[in-house]
Amino acid sequence: MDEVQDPKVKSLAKALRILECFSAQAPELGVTELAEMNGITKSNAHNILTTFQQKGYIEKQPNGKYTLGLQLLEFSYIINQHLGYPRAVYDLLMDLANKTGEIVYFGLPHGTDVLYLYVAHPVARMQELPYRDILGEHAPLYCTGIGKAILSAMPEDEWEAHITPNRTPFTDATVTDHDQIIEELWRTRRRGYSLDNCEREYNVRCVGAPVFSGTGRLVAGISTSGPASVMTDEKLLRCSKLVIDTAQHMRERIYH
Amino acid sequence: MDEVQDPKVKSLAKALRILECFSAQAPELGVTELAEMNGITKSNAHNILTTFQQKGYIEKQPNGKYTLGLQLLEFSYIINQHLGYPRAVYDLLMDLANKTGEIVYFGLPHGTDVLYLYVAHPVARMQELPYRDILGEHAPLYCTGIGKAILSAMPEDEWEAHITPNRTPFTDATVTDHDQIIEELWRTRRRGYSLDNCEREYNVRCVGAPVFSGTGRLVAGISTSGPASVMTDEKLLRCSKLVIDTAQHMRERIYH
DNA sequence: AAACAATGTTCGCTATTGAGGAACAAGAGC
DNA sequence: GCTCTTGTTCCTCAATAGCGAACATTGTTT
Repeated sequence: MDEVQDPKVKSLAKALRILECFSAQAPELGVTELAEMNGITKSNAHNILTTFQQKGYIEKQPNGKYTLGLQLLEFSYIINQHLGYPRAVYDLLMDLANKTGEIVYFGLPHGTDVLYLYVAHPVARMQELPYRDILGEHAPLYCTGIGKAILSAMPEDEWEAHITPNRTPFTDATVTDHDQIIEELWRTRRRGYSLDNCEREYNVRCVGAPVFSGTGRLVAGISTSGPASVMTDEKLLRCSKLVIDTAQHMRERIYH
Repeated sequence: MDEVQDPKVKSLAKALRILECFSAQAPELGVTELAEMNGITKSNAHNILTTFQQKGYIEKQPNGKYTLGLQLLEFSYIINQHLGYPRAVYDLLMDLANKTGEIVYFGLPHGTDVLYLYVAHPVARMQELPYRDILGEHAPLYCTGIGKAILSAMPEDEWEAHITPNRTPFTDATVTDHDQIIEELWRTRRRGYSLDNCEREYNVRCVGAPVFSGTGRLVAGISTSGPASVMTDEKLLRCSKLVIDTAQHMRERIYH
C-alpha cells in the first residue's frame, strides 16, 4: 500500500498543513481554531501564521480572522503562463462552444482528479449563463467526461493509480463499481470519445476526448456538456465528432 | 524606515523564498540552481523541494527540472471563491466592454501594485481577442488607469506607502517624478476618474474609476483601455461616464 | 565506447531553532 | 464592570534543519 513516508522538512510540512486548512467552505480561520485543527499549540500556529503573513500568503482581516493572501495568486499566474495552453487552445474552445451550442471544458489530469482550467460558453448564451471562473476546480477522473477520456488514453496499467479509491456516488447514475469502470474505459478507448451520463451532476450529460501533444504525449482532456434534455443520444454523437476534431486541432498547437 | 524584521519561523521563510524563485521568466529550475540563488547547500534545497513535492506544490519534470505544482491552483480557486467578485461583477464588466467597445479590466490594490483579476472583451471582437483569465497579473499602481483610480480614492496620507519606491519608466510617457504623481492624484480625485496616457504600455490609453463597497470601503478599480488612435480625448470622456456608472452599479452589489 | 563533468540524491552529526507552556493583552458578551 | 474567549509575547529545551562529504545518475566530450 501507499506508505505515508514522513517529510524531509517537518516544519515546512506542518506549515503547509495549516495553509491547507483554508477552503472554500472555511476561508476565514482564527489562531485557536487552526491550532486545534492541527493538534499544535497556539503559539506555534501563531508563529507560522505571522511568517506566512510577512510573505503575503496569509492576510489578517479587520475582524481578526486569517485568510489566504493575494500573493498566492502570483503562483497560479506563473503556472498558467508556463502551461502556455490559454493561447494554444482558447479560440478552439470558443469555436467548439459555438458549434455545439454548449459549454466546453478543458482540464488536466492531476492524481485521481481532473483539474479544470478553462471553460468556454457559446456566445449566444453569454448573457444568461453566469460566468464561472473554474481555475482550480476539480472532480474525480472516473466519473467525468474529461476524466474518462483522459483515463482511456493512458496505458491501462496506470488506471488503478488514477481511480479514486473511495468512491462515493454523486448522483444515482454514478458508477462506483471498479469492474464496471474498467469496462467502460475499454469501451471508451474503442469508441474514441467518452460519455458521462449524469454521473457527476444530475441532469448533465457530456462527451469528452483526450488531447495529445505533437509528440503524442497525453496532456489534457476536453468536453462538451449540457442538460440531459438537450443532449440527446443523437446530439451527443454529433458533438463527439466536433470534440474529437477540436482535440486533433489542439495536437497541432501543443508541441512539447 | 521599513525595518526588515526576521521571520518567526526561519525554515518556513526560507522554503517560501525557494518557491518564489520560480517566475514566468524562469518556470523550470534545478536543485543546484536553486541552492545557489538562495545561498544554501544543495542537500538543503533538495530536502525542501522534496517536501514541497510530496505536497504537490512542486513537481519534478521528466527532464529533471522542478516546476511549480498544480496543487497551488487550489489556493487561487479558494481565494477567488471567497472574494466573491466574479458573480458580483462579471456581467457588469461585459456590459461595459460592449458599451465602450473596448477591453475592460477589474483589479484589486495589493501593496504598491494593482492585481488584475478579470478582463472582459466586447463580444464583437470575441473571435480575435478572446476572454483571458489574468488572475495574478499585476502592475504598479502609480502608472496605470486602475491604479491611479484606486490611489485617488485612498486617504492621501496612505499614498506614499502605495507608490512604488524605485520607479523605472515603462514608456517615454511614464511619469516617475514623485511630485508630478501626487499632483496627478489630486487632479484625478477632483475629476472622479483616472487617465493613463500611454504610461504603462506604448500606444495604450485608458480611463479608470475606483469601486467601493456598500459600506463605502474602497475595494477595487475598473478601467477601459484601447489603442491611442481609437481612444481620443472625446472617446475617453464618453467612456469615463460609463466607467463611473459601472463602478456605481458594483457598489450596490458588493456589501462587505 | 570510455572517461569526464555536472547535476541530483542520500546520510549522519551537531548547532540552531522550532515549538511547548505559561503569562499577558485585548476584545466580546453578559 | 466583570468574565470568558481569543490573540499575542516570552523563555527554555528537546527536536530537527541544514551542513559536509560521499554516492548515484545523467549527459557530454574526446
